[in-house]
Amino acid sequence: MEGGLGQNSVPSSSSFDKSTVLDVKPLRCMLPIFPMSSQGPSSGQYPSGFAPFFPFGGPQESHAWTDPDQDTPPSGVTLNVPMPTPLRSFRSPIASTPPKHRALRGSSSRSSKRKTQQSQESLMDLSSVVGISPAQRADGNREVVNLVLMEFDALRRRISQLADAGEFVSGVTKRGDLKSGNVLMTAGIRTNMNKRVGAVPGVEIGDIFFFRMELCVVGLHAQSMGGIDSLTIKDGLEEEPLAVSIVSSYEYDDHADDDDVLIYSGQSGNFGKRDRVACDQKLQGGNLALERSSRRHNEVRVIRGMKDTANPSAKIYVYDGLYKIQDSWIEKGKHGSVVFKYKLVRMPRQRSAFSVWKSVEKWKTDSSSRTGLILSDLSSGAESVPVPLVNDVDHERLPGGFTYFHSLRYPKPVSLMQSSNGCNCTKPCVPGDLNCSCIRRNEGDLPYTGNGILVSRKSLVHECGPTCRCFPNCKNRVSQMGLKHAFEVFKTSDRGWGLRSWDPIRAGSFISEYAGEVIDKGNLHQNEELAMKDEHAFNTNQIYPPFKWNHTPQLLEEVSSNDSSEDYDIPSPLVISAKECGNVARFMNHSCSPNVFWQPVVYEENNQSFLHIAFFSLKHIPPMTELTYDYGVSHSDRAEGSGIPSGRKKCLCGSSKCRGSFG
DNA sequence: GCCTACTCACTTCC
DNA sequence: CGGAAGTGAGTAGG
Repeated sequence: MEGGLGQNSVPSSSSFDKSTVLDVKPLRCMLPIFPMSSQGPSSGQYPSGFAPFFPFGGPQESHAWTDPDQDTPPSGVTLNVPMPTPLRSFRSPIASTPPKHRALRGSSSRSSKRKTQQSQESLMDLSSVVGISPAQRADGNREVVNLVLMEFDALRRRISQLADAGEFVSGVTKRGDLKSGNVLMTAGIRTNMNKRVGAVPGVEIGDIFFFRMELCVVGLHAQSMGGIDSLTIKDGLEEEPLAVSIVSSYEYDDHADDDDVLIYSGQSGNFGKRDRVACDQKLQGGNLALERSSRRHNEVRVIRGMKDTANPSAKIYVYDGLYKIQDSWIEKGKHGSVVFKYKLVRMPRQRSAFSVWKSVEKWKTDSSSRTGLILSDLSSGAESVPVPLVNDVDHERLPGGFTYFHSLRYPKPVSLMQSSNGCNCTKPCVPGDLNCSCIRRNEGDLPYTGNGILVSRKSLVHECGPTCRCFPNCKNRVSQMGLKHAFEVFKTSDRGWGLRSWDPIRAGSFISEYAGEVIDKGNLHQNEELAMKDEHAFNTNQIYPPFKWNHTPQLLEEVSSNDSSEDYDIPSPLVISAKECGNVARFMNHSCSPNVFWQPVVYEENNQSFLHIAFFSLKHIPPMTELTYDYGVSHSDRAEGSGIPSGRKKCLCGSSKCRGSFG
């Protein structure tokens, strides 16, 4: 803010509408001197048309908050001296490997200013490594948004993995979400830094997020904790704040009966805060911005915080599009203090997002309320969760006959190529325990985070299997624990049957394995030919376009970066036919911009190791979004000229990156 | 440019 | 499972 105007005036009061302010009492917080007068705003709703807000509340009051005894520390001393972090107790009995990983880069230490600066500069270089230009940092698009989110979660997963393994040095084991966000922000791996009113390029209505930092790095909502984000506009000489986005939380009693309406409470007032005395909210900061936005009728982005049913202590954020503030008033909160209320109404002709969640809620309590329901469980109980079959586009009743089976069937006993009998752990396997043969095969890592999220793509993931002695609750059995989401098989408008989920899916989640009969004619060529003819075949020997999913190692100062290849490395080619028998995976369609990828997984059964194909989510997937993976390109058909080579299908994925055909 | 206050986080521990 | 407490990060404003 410029300091040149009116030296004696309080800066933010320059925008006051004085005609309004003169005849009202200020709204105050913790007011020992000016108790709320009886003429002050009363509780209850104001009649519409009456301007309920009183622009007041400037910095002149703020001294009431400051504690004169609170002194700033002498220069040169910082309050944020990193404390040594004790080893987590559950790790201590394990002989852990010496830490091969160093502290995170980024601005975690404030003790050395210059060092931080250098670190920032070198991190800035990295944004080009990741592929973000300065222009893209300012204004994004779908591709950049996806790239930034991918990098965020990859880094967060890796930090989580290191924390699980107890491999961090000083004090950075907690809050991988904040740390990852901080590193990315420092490195310039972010987008839409230009604050704006209205839509954010590259962020689509319905997109879901699992951390507030994700909203920050894509520029949807720049406050890491604050619920109201605003920008300051210049209107002549006046500056005024406008709200650009809000985050609503179910904890805040924000609900309305209509899915397109949101009743939002203003910020501060210690509403619902522990250990604090509730007090009146003031018309400043975010509240003032909302009030200004209500007068100017500008669009406000709404992000709804939802309870994550899979993990009740966590939250999921749903971008629900643009709203306008239709009404605002003052209420008395539970403790008798003043609370600002805003009624936001969703703008018409936007694709549905939050309302989809509400529909799913209904279907979950009563699946017959799902329109177009044909079968309540296509798996006939083979899965622990029912798999509904739905068609609300035409009259086709059933996908072609097949038997539901959840895993692989081998046509004949497999020759004993290599005999092995799994690990001998007498408890759940732990990362870093090189006595565990499974962990050792994974280069000392547990490939999954504690909640079963795949950390990195690997050439091959070694899971513990039925032959392993470790506890069945070992974290290294993710692909064997069955479906974790409420999937539905549905009829698409133009690509036959497809698969989607009623539940939100976070990046790296296990979707399903590719079940079916293993084709083994003893001859690679014959297997390939069968695979070509079989619409429901999965063939590891296709050419799969490479893509990056793992974190950028340079963003972490890892001495020996566990920079494993993202290329597949399969012991021997595998062809699986799901024509006669299979599971939900046989319904996944192809896309050139998929949201699911496959990962070879191997584990031991009956003293032999078997290869399986496991699918994981590539990114966060909102409910009711079709699940797709890249079918790859057949060797025999590659490098053909124009047109669609025989044996391939015209691609209808609609992606901007579409190759035109697949198979 | 540094510092501090403010905030509808998130995890872990009990 | 529910609540409490601790440890946090970006941004605005001084």
